Amino acid sequence: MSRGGKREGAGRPKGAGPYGEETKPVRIPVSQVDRVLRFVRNREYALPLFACRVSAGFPSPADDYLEGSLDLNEHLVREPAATFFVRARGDSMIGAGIHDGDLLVVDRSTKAKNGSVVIASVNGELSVKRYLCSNGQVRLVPENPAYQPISLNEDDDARLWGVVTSVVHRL
Amino acid sequence: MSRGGKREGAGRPKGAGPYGEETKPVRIPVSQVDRVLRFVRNREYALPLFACRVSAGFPSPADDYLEGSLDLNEHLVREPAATFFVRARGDSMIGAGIHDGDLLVVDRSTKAKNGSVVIASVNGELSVKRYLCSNGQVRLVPENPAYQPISLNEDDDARLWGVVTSVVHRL
DNA sequence: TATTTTGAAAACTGTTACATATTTCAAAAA
DNA sequence: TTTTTGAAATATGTAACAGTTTTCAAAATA
Repeated sequence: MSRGGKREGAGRPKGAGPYGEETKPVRIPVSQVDRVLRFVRNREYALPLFACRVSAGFPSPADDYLEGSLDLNEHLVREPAATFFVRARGDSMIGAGIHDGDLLVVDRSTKAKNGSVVIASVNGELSVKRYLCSNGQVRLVPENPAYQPISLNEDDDARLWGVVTSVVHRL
Repeated sequence: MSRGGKREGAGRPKGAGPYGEETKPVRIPVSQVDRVLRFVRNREYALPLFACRVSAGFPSPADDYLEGSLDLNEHLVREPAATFFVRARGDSMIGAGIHDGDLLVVDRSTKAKNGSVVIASVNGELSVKRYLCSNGQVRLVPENPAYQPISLNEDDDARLWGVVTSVVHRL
C-alpha cells in the first residue's frame, strides 16, 4: 500500500532548485521585477576573471587560474548616479594611458586629490589633465611633454567636472 | 483628545517609499541578495556619454553634448557566454595601449583576423600578442621593440584562447 | 493669530507562514 | 528486470503580520 516512506535520504534533496542554493524573499519595485529576474537567472554579465600567470593548460573554469567573477558595471562604476562617460580626444594624456578615442569613466562624486586625473573646463575649454596642487597653486598638467601645463589664476573661469577613474581602450 | 483622525488624504501617501512605487517580494538566492539590492537601488547602469569637443558649459544632461547613454556591459561584451577577463602582465604590448595590470576583455567567439590582438599559449607559455598571418606563416608579434616576435612552427604546441576586444585601464 | 506638539491613519518593509508545486527514491506492481 | 506509484522532503510565489516611517490636521501653546 505505502510506497517510499520515511527513510534516510528520502525526498527532494536540498539545493535541488535552479539556483542550487537557498532563496529568500526580497522586496523589488514591481517595474523592475522582470529586469531583476533576468539579472539573477542569467547572471549574464558576471564573467570569469582569470589570472594571467600561466604556464600550462589555460583557461578553463575548473582551473586554479580563475580569480573570481566580475561585472564590468559594478567593477568600474562606484556610484551610477554620479558617473558619466566622455570620449577622449588627442594625445595630451598619453603618459597616463589615455589614447585618442578612449572612453573615460568619470566620477563626479569623488573629490579630486593631488595627482588625480580630472575632467576640467578652463575658460570654456574642456580637457583631461592631471590635477596638482601645491602651496595653494592649482596646476592642470598634461602627460605629454609636447603640451604645456596650465596654472590656474583667480580670474580663470575653471571648473572640475569629475575624476577619471578608468580608461576603456577598444582594439 | 483625538488628533488627526479619519479623513480624506490622511496618512502616508502612496509611493512615498524610496522607489516611489509598489514593491513585491521576489525570491533571490541568498548569495546574490547583496548584488541584487545594489542593482535595484542604483537602478541604472545606462549612463550618459558626452562628447568631448566642448567650448562652453559642460556637461549637463540637458546639453547637446550628450551623445547618448551607454551600458558598459552591453558596450564591451558582445557575447557574455563566450567572454572572459584576464589581467595583463608586463609591457610587451604597450604599443597597443595595454599596460601592466590592465584588465583585458577577451572574446572566444570571434575568430582572430590578421592584426587582431589575441591571447595565445605557446608551448605552455601564455601571452598577449598581435596575430599576423602571411603566406601560411603565423607570427605572434609583441608591440614593444624590446621583445621578439614568435614564429609558429608545426611542432609548436600553440593555441589561441580568444581575441582581446577591449582594454580597461584603471587610474 | 501664529507656531509647535501630538497622535491616528495610511503606506512601507523585512520576514514568516503557508498552500501548492517539484523532485526523489524505494517499494509495489507488472 | 522494468515500470509505476506515492510518501517525503525541499522549492516557490505570495499573503499576512508585526514593526517602522511618514503625513497632516487637530490640539495645545505662545
